[in-house]
Amino acid sequence: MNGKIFIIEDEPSIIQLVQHNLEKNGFLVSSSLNGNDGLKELKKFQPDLLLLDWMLPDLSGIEICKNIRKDNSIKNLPVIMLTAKGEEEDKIKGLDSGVDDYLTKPFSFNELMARIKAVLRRSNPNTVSDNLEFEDLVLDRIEKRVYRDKKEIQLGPTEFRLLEFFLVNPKRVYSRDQILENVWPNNINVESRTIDVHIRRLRKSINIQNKKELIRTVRSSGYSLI
Amino acid sequence: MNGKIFIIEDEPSIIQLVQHNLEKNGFLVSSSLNGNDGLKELKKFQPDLLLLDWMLPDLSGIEICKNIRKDNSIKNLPVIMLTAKGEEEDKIKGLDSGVDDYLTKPFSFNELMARIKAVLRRSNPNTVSDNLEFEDLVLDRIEKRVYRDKKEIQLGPTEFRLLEFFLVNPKRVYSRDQILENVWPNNINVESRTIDVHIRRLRKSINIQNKKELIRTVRSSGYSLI
DNA sequence: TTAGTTTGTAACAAAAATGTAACATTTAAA
DNA sequence: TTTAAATGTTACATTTTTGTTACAAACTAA
Repeated sequence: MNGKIFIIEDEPSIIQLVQHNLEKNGFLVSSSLNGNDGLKELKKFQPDLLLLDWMLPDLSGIEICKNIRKDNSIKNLPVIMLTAKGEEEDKIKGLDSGVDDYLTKPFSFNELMARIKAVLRRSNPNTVSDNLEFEDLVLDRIEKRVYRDKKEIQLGPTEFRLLEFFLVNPKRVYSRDQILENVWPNNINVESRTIDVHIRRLRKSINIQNKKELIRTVRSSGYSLI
Repeated sequence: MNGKIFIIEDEPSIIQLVQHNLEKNGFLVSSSLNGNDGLKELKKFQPDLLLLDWMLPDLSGIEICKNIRKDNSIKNLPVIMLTAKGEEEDKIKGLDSGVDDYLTKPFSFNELMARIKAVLRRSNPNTVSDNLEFEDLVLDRIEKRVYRDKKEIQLGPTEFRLLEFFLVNPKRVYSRDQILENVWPNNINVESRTIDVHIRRLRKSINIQNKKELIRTVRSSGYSLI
């Protein structure tokens, strides 16, 4: 997944949360805390999608939207509007401001992600790919397949999830705790050594002759792709 | 599915959305943002069907329609009219402008597709094929028949729906939950193991000697065609 | 260097997922 | 009604996956 997303939202905690998660998913993210700055930075950033809060300190979401539709350089920018409960949702949705989708706060990140994908898929199909790639490694989330050097590799379920996790931020080093949290089902307790064993299994699976090792061990810290 | 569809609609986001999805479904699509241009390009493009917005900046949908009916070269072109909510739907539909069908915005793409198929089926039966195909497997939705390697195969109702579901996105892996949601009638509760059994029955039915297995098991994830 | 820590590896047993057949119940057809 | 077809469920066999352990190897710091 790749693509640029801009956020205009006056609540810093929401920005932080969303931005962090989007980046984890491979998006490039920038943001503004108010409408006027947002409109300016928007044009510089040239995003593929805009997350827009309905209530802002200066301009309303609708006004920003209208501004965007008038501006030829960003006329077709897809917009997902964030509205707080109680903001008379029906009224808002009724207004034809050219918004592509709406999301009512509070929302889960998964919801948001689903909407983003849907919107991007129709506006800019190339932006959304459910393939994760790194060097000659390709992981297809839809078909649940993994290829190295174009040749398919068979992975067990945990190996698959493990690799998927690493591929989101390939070069980042993850501690065993982080890996556990993200790759294993919640609340399940396994020894930290278990990870080592699965790393070993994954290594065995994705290694092919004459090709360099893809998983790096960072002593006393964890593992990463490399 | 094949055939040419022309769109006259002044909202670029709708055009983009509809066009992309129609193309994904095998149609050839062209469009105009206003009525006058639309009428000209229409004649060049020679579509099998026209999607026509009711409210346009210059001509109204009705006027365009009248123009078309007067023009011998495109006299019988089927038209689906798109109307926004609040445009006094009843009044519009009452007018005998020779429109074949109406659709009120906002509409889902599935709705639109269903209407398009219906209209095309009666105007130009050869344009619409409701066959799903994958490798040597053919599923005919109209006649409810399935063929493998040109020879007909008998499937039970659930087997048929199951196969139909897989054939829409053949290589995609679906979880048991997803299969349940899409293949079984809503709100019906069946054990997840039930799916396995039906998969097994489907496999038995569609397998023929010396041919590779068509259903892939992805352990701990689900099933897909392959 | 040496001792202590960390990691790689293989083996094994336990647990989980899946394939298969059989059976009872429901539904549809004749 | 009678008969056949379709369906959901269960039980059991088989395969795959998983966690853990034990030991070897590699690394680090003094």
